[in-house]
Amino acid sequence: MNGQREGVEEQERRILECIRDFIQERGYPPTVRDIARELGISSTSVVDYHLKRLERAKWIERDPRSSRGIRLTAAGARGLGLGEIISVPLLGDIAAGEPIPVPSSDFSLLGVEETIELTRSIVGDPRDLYALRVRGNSMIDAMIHDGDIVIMRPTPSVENGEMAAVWLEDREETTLKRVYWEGGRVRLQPANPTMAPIYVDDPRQVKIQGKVVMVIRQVR
Amino acid sequence: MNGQREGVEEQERRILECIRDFIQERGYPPTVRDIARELGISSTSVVDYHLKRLERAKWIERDPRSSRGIRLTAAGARGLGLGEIISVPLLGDIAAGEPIPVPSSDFSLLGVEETIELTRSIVGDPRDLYALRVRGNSMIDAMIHDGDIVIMRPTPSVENGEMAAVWLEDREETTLKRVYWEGGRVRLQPANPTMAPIYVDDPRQVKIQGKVVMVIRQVR
DNA sequence: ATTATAAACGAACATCCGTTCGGTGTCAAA
DNA sequence: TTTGACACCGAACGGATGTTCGTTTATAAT
Repeated sequence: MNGQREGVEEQERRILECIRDFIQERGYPPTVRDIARELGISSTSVVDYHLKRLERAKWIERDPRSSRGIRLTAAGARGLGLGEIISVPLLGDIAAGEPIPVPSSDFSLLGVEETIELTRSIVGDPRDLYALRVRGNSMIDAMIHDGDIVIMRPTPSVENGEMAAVWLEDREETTLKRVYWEGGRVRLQPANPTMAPIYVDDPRQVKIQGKVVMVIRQVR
Repeated sequence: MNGQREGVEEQERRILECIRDFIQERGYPPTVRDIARELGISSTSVVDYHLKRLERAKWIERDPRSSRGIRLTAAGARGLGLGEIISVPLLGDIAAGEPIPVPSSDFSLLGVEETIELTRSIVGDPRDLYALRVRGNSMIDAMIHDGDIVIMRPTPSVENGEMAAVWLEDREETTLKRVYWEGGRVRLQPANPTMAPIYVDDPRQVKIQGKVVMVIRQVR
């Protein structure tokens, strides 16, 4: 039974957060003395006591007699909101007057010079993703700016309402629009609700080149 | 001039890989002695010599007199294909008719229910970031869609041309625009190059609430 | 052959650091 | 009131660790 001190769980949560923050700032875990300093604990054996409890509760693992030998377990990392990185290859540019580069079926990360690093929590299913950088102002109707990065997934076709990179044969133009198959014709709906859609009477003119999964704008 | 030993660059590449592998396996960097053991180098001063060279070449940083005080630089991490996750708290919504939630000065991740996980390589300096979700179509002139996520950094003021969340006192409105201080007046420039700017004659009407660092759109 | 430079090396030192130990204070239960 | 458990504490110890120093080896340039 304890009630002597401020909540022990509170203290131990602070220790976990201290470990996380220290790792984020310094790139390596704290020592027992680092933790004591950060949390205003005057004795290293108090920190050791709590670290032992955190280890028993499986929030951390410790490597004995090893400096900075503290490691967050998978549960500990999740509890602190830490996650998984997905590297998405940046294959090139997307511009109005050209079909986009589409990865070949045996595509892999080998030889890719640049990648965009996202996390699984914002990107979801990581399979087959690739990135294109927008070149020019031609995607404004999709509310996509010159320099934005578009994350794509290859697909031969999209369902009604999904946003795709579309190559229009007759216009020789790539556009990013929500695609609606309406009877025999195709409606290409801009993301900007104040703009009018494009209607294509011959669906064969419409080539779906990939589905848009995400847009990223690094603001300078 | 050297050619005495096996390629020094080869040795230093192995040291970098040793550091990466050690971190992936143990969750913390190796000591000088750990590296020596892994690579069959008999003297800690040889490792120290090479670590100094890697530091000068800016592949790593070292914290002096600190155990395991080795950190891969951004270049070093990229060179090894590693990334670092930054958790950005999602504090709430941004809409035209309200000032945005701004984190208090003693803000921390405590009590934050939702975070957006980004990587350092796309977000840069991770300090003090927070995220807001756009509600409504009022940010279209910034080419920002309902549902987009805006990554912000608190700042009392921005330099010419930087994009900020601006609260306009007289209009009682939040807007995202590039801010230009022109003599006694302020020009608020939309991101959409086809749209006209707003001019505010009284700079006191303009409250900078944060700088826009990034925009993320998860396309449904 | 000599010299200069770079890389490697062993040993030693001082500091860092994990861990232990004996102790204190607090509080609930007996 | 006494006891036991828990949390905190200071001090100390021994091992871990970074760093320095003087030396050796290898090789290219002269």
